[in-house]
Amino acid sequence: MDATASKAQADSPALGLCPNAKGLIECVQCRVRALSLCDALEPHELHELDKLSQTLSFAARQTLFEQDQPSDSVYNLTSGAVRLYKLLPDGRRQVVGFALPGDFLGLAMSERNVFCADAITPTTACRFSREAYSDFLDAKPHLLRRLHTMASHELSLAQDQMVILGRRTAEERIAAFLIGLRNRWMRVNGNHVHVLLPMTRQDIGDFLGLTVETVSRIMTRLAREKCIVIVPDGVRLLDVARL
Amino acid sequence: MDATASKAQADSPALGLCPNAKGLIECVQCRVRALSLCDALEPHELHELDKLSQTLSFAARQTLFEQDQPSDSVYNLTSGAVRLYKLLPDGRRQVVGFALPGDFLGLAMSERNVFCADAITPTTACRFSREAYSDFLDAKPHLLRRLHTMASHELSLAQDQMVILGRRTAEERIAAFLIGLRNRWMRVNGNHVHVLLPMTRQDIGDFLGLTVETVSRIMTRLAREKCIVIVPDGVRLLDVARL
DNA sequence: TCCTCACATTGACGCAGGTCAAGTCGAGGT
DNA sequence: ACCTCGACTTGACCTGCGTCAATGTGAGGA
Repeated sequence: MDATASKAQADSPALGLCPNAKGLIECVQCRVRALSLCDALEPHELHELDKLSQTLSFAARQTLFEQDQPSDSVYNLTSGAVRLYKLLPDGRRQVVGFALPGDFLGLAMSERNVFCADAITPTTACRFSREAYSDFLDAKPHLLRRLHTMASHELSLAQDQMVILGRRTAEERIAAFLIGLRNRWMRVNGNHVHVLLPMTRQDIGDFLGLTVETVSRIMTRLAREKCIVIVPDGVRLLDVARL
Repeated sequence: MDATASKAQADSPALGLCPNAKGLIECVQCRVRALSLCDALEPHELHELDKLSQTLSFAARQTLFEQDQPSDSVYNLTSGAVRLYKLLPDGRRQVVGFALPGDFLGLAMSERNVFCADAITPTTACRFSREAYSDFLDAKPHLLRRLHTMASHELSLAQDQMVILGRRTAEERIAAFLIGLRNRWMRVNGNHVHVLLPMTRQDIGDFLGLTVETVSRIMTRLAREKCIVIVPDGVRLLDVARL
């Protein structure tokens, strides 16, 4: 984790919900709780969790953690967006996912990080010591159960992504990506037309196994065919059925 | 699950370990236990598990379960090999993995199956009612912890597969596949040169996002370049470093 | 023994998407 | 206002892999 990460203040991030800065708001009032792991907890358990957590802010491009490094923390995103990726020795990159508010980073509770994570936009997150969180899990089997459910859901998403990468054309990949992202944003901000794209075209390409040029060309084509409209920092979906 | 699955007898499957037929061998003596989820249990817990389990045999090509159908069972493979795949509406297929002895099918403990599973070779498996297994998990948090660890490991493998599908050439995919499979067989049968390939070229292609023809061509090329030797039902690895 | 059928291999050809190159656009900095 | 730099777009060309088609091979069945 980057040492320059600072305590969250009342700043307003460009994306996602307002920060749930500790000291300002407690877990009980957390705006992303309903979307997150913590939803498995009772009010009195949330108070225990409060004591373990620390709210951090990350600037755009700041690193949360790096691949292969020992993992001392787990995070719950409260606002912003984070990209998760693996690097190959030769510099090629595969983005394995994007984390949005409510997402939990550290599902595996493993000793070392299996991917890199860095903020795409200004981001706030609840940080927990991995050790403390692990002990908390041991004391709350229903939380572990929920963690496992979330990990299984991630596994299922990863398998869907395998289908996309292995068996779909460039246009199908972009379409599936936009709709998938729309559905995720919908849970966060309720908007089902305007899809925010905080990540670069390069990030999208590295997620979908395409080049920047192909991503750009296909998006232009979808816009020409009136399936989408490209707007600043995102797209507006016109014809979801055709996608 | 296919209703014609029969109780395991002392038949000898072509691949993997001997069947751990219930009535003949108990969990305590199970030959794949060290590789499997059950390794998290104490002897007295294994006896409880014995009562919940039922050993089944499947013929080659027989279905264990189908995508989107309600999931009433979970399985622990004791011998053989199983392919796991998703079907697209238009008939395209993506193999999401191959299960070998010791592998657990049903990590997600979810209501419905998210993929199809059918036996590649004659296969034996311990079957548990999903409901009974779920209750057993609730009573054994350390087993749930282990289940979660295994699911996280699967997630990590799925992300590695995303890297392979998104960012590697056909030759790199085949090489990665052969080495990955060798490492898995090694845990089962200790052999680190002869890699069994019970699945068809089509299955391999559908796993790696390639066509049968490409798989065949690349394998022939690797053989011509003396990296591998193609033998009946598998390959022999000659030059692991170059792969 | 021969037939059948599924799986595997090999070759010829085409195209989706990668590569390379040349802009355009907009946010920040001076 | 101007410069810089990174993100994005667009065009021209190329290639790795898919497609289509022919043939080889071996296990099982009559």
